[in-house]
Amino acid sequence: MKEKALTRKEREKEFRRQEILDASVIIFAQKGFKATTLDEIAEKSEFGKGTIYNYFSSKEDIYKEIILSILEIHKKINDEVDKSTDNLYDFILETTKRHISHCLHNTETFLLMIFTKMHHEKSTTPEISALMKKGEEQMLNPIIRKTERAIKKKEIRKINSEKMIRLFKSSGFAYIYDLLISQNLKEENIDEEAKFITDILFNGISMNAQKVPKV
Amino acid sequence: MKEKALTRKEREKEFRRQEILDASVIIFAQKGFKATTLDEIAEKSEFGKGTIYNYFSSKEDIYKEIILSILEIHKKINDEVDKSTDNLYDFILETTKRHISHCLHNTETFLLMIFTKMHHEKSTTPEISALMKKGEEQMLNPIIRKTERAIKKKEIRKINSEKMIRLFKSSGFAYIYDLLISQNLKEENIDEEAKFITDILFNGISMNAQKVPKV
Amino acid sequence: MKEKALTRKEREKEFRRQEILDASVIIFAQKGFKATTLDEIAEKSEFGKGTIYNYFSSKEDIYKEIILSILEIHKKINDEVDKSTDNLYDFILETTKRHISHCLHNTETFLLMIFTKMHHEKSTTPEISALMKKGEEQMLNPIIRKTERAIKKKEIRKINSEKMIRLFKSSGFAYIYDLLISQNLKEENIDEEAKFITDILFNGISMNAQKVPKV
Amino acid sequence: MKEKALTRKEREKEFRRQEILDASVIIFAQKGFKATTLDEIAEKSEFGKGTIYNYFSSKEDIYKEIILSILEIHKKINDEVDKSTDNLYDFILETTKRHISHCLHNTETFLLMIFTKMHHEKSTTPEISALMKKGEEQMLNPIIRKTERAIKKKEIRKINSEKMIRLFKSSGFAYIYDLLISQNLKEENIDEEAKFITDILFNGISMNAQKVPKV
DNA sequence: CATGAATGAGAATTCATTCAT
DNA sequence: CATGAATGAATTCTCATTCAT
Repeated sequence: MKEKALTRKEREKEFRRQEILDASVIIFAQKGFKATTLDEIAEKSEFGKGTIYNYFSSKEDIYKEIILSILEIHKKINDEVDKSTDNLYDFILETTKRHISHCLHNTETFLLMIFTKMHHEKSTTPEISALMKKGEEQMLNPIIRKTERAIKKKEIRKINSEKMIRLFKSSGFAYIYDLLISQNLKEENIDEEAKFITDILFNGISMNAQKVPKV
Repeated sequence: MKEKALTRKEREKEFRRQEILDASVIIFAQKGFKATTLDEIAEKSEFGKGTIYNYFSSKEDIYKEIILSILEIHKKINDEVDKSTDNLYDFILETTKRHISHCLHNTETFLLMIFTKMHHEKSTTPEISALMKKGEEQMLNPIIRKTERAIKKKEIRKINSEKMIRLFKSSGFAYIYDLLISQNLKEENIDEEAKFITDILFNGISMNAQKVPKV
Repeated sequence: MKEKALTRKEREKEFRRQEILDASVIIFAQKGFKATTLDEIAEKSEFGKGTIYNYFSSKEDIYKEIILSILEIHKKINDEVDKSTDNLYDFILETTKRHISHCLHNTETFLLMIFTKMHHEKSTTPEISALMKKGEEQMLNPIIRKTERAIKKKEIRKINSEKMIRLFKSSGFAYIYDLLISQNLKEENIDEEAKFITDILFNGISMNAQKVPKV
Repeated sequence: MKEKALTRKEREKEFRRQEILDASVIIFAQKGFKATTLDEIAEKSEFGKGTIYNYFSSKEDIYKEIILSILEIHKKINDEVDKSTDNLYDFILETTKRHISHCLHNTETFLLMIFTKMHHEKSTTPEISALMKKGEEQMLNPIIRKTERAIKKKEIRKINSEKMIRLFKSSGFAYIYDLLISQNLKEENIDEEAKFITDILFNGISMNAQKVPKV
């Protein structure tokens, strides 16, 4: 978007903006919107309280910006995976890997997204809720398409695709969340965890399910 | 616990306590701990603001009580299902049914639990966090036992049982949450939804998974 | 308006509201809207800062209420004098007397009105400006009518009545203001001052103007 | 005062100072001292906020300077008219004309003076109040002298001269203020308005007052 | 017990002033 | 000199908790 060359000043300003956002996302993720104070943001970002207001017009403004950037990232991941895979298994495996990886390196961002996704923070604004809803829809579209095609191609059982997506989406995020929280997630396990989730989703846990994984 | 006969006064007091809790859980679920005000609780419970303090010592106290009662209920459900089922499939199907049913009738309670479970409300207290953690462990123990036995009995594949439980727990709750939020859950669909989750968990979505559902 | 019997509580509440207003008008008159702080209002009214907000929703709300009550009083004075006098001289003399008297006993209220009238406090709200404008129009109507009738009846010279009213209104208020500020106004001089203003307005200061004062 | 030859640099500096003052007076007149922000002054004067402080030591300093210059102008007008007229009627007519003219071309300056004159802005400083008081006295002295002489010469009735001056001063300013605010004042009406005020002051509005206007 | 008025600690936000560039 | 980013003191407003009735 802002592809034009930025002046040094603009770059520095942008950099400081980002520092504030980085500090904020951590606190928002830990405490939620309401319980996060500007004093904390100021302290963590190592700026004076007033300085924050030179970059953002309100606490809510900071929050909104963060949500938007998270949605953008998730959309980007989804789009990339969408293009680079064709069957559903690969798509889900790859999506899961990419998300786990991203979440591992941006734990706070992920947590914040989960909380906001859960519509919990009704204390914020209808505006933010709307942003979330729209962002989510955009993210789901490719999965829905892929799933329906997979059913047609008999890659997967004839299953209520809406339900299946809900399950995938929910369980994926929830599982990652649980992993993150339990602090058991490490770089070298990403592939393994992604395969596990995908395997169970495709093949189930029951004994008879021991067929060759479809790669 | 409080098995002794209560006097009329005590019963009335207990009843009014419960009215306050019932009102509070709804608002806490909608807004979170921090954003919920005592004025709102007072209004919804139709008591004076001061009166609340005759029953609870603080806002946090109310919250704590709610969390405790939720944990108790969940433990009770788990225990009952634990006793009444023997194989893992039935246990999980039944647990899921019972939880969906309970959640459908106590949406707010469920939502509140999800949020608190997610350790989100760090704004509350370490004490509440600790309560949650302990409660969760108690709930998981029977599932762990059942799972390990099921592996031994070759009911299910040899699978990392810790991972499997994490997946089951996460995806179950997340899926129910999603159902509730999308307002698509109805009394008559409880069985169907529970079977769907259990089926996918056991048999996966892939084509070859079309073996006889184990009911 | 609120003619119904008030309960003791309501009366007390109303009384405390008034105490806050009384304290506020003094400070607003001294410092203007913007420079008046809620801490000052709280201190002067001898309430806690938070208490003020149990009676008014904002600083502006207090200000608005004050302006409204001032307008009401002025309208009342005007209406009464309008009914009790018939020729223009008496009307103006009586109006002036009543206003001087009222201002002497409510100096702050008067000062505040002058300042707000002067549209100075653009820092407040368009709403307040609108209130002022409407209030002023209502007050001027009887004077305009009386003046035009006086011209017809040849009580006064054929003079641009709009101009004359502007002069009367302006000079009256400005003169009273000056009197108040210079601290030279006393109860026993009210009649004298009112006669002075009215005399000059009717008869001028020039030598030939020594006709019989119309009393 | 600063009669010495100024270097180019000094002249430029003086010029920029004046630009800041010109911008400030408009905003001060619209909003009052307290509600005017340095950001606004900086924007309107098209200087950086920091630059302002190279010319003035504080917001109050700017305000003070403006008040002083206003007083100076008024004194100058008064002195000139004092020298060029001898009877009271001419003096007052001419003073009024000159002031109306000046106010028409410097509306903001005039409004600001009125407000400050009214001692309203107690939020500023005792110092400014003192300046105002002293300035006002200087302006009134010639009027007082002229009036007392006029009484001796039987140009005007034997009237309390202090009162008469208060009335003239108050009503004059208030009337002009009202004219300005109502946006009804135009260049070509200056003479007419000045005559109207002076006529009423000298001859009153009553019927018997129809003697030849003394021009 | 029930009540709600009173309270002040704490939160968001504003803005005059400073100062490094 | 010019600039505007940084700052924190000051201000408005909120809300859990207390307490007199």
